[in-house]
Amino acid sequence: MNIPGLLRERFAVVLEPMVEQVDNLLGMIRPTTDPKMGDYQANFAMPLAKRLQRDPIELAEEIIGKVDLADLADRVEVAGRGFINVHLSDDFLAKQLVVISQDERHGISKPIDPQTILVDYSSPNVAKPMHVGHIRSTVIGDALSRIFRYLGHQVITDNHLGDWGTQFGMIIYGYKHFGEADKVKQNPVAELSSLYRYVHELMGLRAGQKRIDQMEDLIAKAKDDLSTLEHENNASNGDDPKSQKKFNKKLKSLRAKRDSLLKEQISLQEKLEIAESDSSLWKDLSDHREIETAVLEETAKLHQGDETNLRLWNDFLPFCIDEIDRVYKRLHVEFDHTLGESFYHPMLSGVIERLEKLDLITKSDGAKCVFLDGFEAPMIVQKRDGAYLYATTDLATLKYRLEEFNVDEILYVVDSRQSEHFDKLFAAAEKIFDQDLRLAHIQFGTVLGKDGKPMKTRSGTLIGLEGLLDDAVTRASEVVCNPERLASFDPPMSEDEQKDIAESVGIGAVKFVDLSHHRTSDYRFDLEKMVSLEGNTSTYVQYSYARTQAILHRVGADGRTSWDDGSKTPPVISHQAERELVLSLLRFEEALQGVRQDDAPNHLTDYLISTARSYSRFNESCRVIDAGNEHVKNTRIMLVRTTGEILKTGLDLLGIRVVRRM
RNA sequence: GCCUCCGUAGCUCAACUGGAUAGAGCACUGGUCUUCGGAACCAGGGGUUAGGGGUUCGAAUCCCUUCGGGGGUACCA
Repeated sequence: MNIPGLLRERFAVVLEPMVEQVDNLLGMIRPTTDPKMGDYQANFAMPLAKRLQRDPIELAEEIIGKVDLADLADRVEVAGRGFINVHLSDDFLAKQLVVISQDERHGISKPIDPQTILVDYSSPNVAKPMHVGHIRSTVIGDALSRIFRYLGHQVITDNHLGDWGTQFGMIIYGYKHFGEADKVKQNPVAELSSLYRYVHELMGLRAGQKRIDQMEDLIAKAKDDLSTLEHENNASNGDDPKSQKKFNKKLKSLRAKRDSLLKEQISLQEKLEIAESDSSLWKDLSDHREIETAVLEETAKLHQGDETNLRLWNDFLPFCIDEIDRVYKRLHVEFDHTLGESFYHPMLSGVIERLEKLDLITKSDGAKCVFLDGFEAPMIVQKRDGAYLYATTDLATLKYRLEEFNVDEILYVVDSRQSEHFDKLFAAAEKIFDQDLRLAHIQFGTVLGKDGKPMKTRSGTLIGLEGLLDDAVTRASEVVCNPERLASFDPPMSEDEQKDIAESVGIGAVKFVDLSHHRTSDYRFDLEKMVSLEGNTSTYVQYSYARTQAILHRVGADGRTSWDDGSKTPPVISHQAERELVLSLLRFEEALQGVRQDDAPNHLTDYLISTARSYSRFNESCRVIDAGNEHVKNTRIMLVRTTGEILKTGLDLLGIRVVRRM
């Protein structure tokens, strides 16, 4: 049910004879900001009046005189400076309720022009443990894919795995020097990831050793710069306020730099001291002084097709994939394709050839570059040493997707820090491929800790995703399975049921929090608050759903009423809370269209919260089973059933499960 | 230095892309009900949308500027 669409059609009939290009004007039909003013408002009379040099109020009056809304609205009026307010009739709402309650798709219309949309999301580096940073891409990409598919588009999901990078060089190096074949065979996933972590640690310590040698010089220089600046200022005393300000700013930044260097020095010293106290670690560190270059060499050998490394890669990869699949399973995320970087490796030289043929390559400092208008730095496609880069793989991937999937749109759900990379990629694509398609970087902000800084553990590593999910489920379980609540359940909840509910609530909470923030903004991840299970949370929505099911259960069957069997007495709206709820249910499509328009799932989370709230109010003031009047009772059963279905569908589109009771 | 994003209630966040009196949730204050499963509902206080200027019927939103913060910036992904 698309009410604004319907209103647009009706108003178009009136506007089209008056002016050209009415699309913009019709776009100004939207829900009212305040329900007192009606249900929908049309704001086009004001700009139109300007264009026609007329009085806006008069013009609005003329328009409502002509528009035919008799079957939809019982009140259409002009207010303020020329706003047109539409108040839908209860009769119309009641009829539409029947329509959406009987339709499997809840009255969602099919797109006029269905698109083939490829969504590229999640894309973790395998072999590294997944951390909080991965959650946004995975959850947002999954939700967008589900929603677009539900709207009637053809959606292809692709997980562009990082399965060919330095991290494999690290694992291979680790295996060759510290690995034990038996152990790896017995428990590959744990063993490989611990090898990865160990090499990672050694590399970090080694880098720290190198860094600390330079520290003294760096600090001396920072102090030097600072005193030079101070000296300069003394010499040019009595300058104008503007340059004084500039000076202060510079001073501040130099001081900050000095302080951060001092801090870094201390923390490095601490780290190294701790490492030194671990004798076997310290020995490995001194035995592997060239670990960084050695790891790069192992990676390079893999890429060149070295037999041993390739065999190890082939052996290890499935285990790494098992590892991430476990997380996906828990998050209920699936992909149509998982074409990682390794898949495109054979095509990379072809990309360079093509670029050379098109005369787009310039050699600079020994690297092959594509210079693009409007960018200071070029897009480097082949390093001085001959190795290919991220950009090269992305171009190969793009080419493959164009040829193989014949797409209309490609959405890259990736961190906003990479926006420059995508700007360049898209600019280059325009030069290389002459195909009319939409390439979009669906960027998102960072997940921050409670303190507003990126989430890290005390040791400085990013917080692991699985541990985080475990925490959420544990906290959810503490609330869901608190004995006082459990006592009121009849029949009682089995342990399996309790577990199932805790899992749904805990995982749902993490996902919903992520999706309910506008994707472009950073947000603070506050586990305490999230699992407090209050406020604008998935729990509230899940709980509302459970309440609908409890009532339907008591009514018997699944709440089907005589309307569904062909008797055509329309439902009756007898209470304000019913009216609000019906209107909310009819707006499901608006919410989904909002997601589509902005590629932003928070439109749907907002909708679900507000619908659940309407339902709570309804639940508070409208009895169902003992409504008294059969007609009212039947209407309410229909409302409860449809609400349940829409809440469930909505959560499902966000990848969140519901349970029948909780 | 250059580019870019952001600054909204005490806190966490919205605001349908320029619409009417800027909304929710926490927290706070008060209230409802012998609960169709109360994890509920209702009411209230709380705002110079960082500051200033501009554009127009109309600005949190667009432009300029100041302040404050994040991110990016040639061989990582």
